[in-house]
Amino acid sequence: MNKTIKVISIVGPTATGKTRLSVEIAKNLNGEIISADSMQIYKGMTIATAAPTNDEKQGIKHHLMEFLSSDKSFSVADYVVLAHKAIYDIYKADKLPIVVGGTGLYVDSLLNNIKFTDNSYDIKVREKYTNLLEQYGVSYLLDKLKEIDIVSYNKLSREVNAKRIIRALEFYEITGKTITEQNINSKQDSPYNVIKIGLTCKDRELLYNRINERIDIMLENGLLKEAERVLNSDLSETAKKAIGYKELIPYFSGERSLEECIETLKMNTRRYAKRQLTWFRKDNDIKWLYIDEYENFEDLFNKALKIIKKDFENGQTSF
RNA sequence: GCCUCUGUAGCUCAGUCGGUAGAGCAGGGGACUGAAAAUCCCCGUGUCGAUGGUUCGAUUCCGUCCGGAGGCA
Repeated sequence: MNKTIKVISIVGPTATGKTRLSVEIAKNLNGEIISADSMQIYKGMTIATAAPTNDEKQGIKHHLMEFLSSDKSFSVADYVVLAHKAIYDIYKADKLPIVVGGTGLYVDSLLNNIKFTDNSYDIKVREKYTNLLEQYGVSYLLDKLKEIDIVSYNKLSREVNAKRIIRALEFYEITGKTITEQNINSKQDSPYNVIKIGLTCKDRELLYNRINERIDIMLENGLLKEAERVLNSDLSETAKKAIGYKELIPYFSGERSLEECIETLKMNTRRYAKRQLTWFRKDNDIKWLYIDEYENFEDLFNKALKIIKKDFENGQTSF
């Protein structure tokens, strides 16, 4: 397949300025943004998920952001369908698609054009195995997995991850194929010619300081009020996982002080950033920009622009 | 001023009847294909406060000093 559609992707851990950079690039190169963030998809979770305000968007169109009710579950497979369509629409309109976000699984599944199997998910089956896990323990599930998929078994028996074991069994029960087969069959050519830019800090401590400060700002902007509202609403299993609300539950119930809850909120966010880094680090196509190596945003932006233009010229057409 | 307790990993603390030490938390690295802001795996060398003494050997025993907490005046 020809890699005909040019795409820019901007990734990296939280609080590194992906939003700002992507908006400036969109303005400069006639682009639109496709969010790749598993929590910013939800409506009404603006502060905790640091979704850009209208001011920050500067009139640039953002796709797949704050469009879903938070009582609805969502998954990569859902994401990929919508995101492919968004990219195509932008491309058709003669604009530049810019994929921006920190959910590594979403970004990679989209850009690598991973093919998910239709109807391979069933909450009932998942519940069945979850119950079996509770009743008989992991080793029971592992034994079952061993019978059907030795490759997956070998991997999952080394680092026991109940959630993955359940998924492997669930996938097999529903589709009649193993998750190992799925992993192989899912790989297909991608229609995208993508330039990947990663944003991070050379100095880990600086990144953590930025995260801490950002949460203080969220609090000033009314995080507590938002949290109270969100926590009192009907939340889907996926929306429930957002960092920013669940950490405050002990405060609202009076079990812990606000200060303690804020500390764990900050800690969970730092750990999240660390996990994001380990995800993105393995991708050698990413061109990293270290925000603490630039005097100001202007320099960083120009550097990013330079990388993009150079790469697109190498790939023939330029802007 | 005197008395008692205390000083061990970034933090809270075990421990060594004298042979240079280990837990929890924090932190670091990694995995990741329909929950991914999720889920999971791996990783513990640090002048044992400082300095003298006893000893083949001291973080451990003794002296002195410094820091912290409490008590009596």
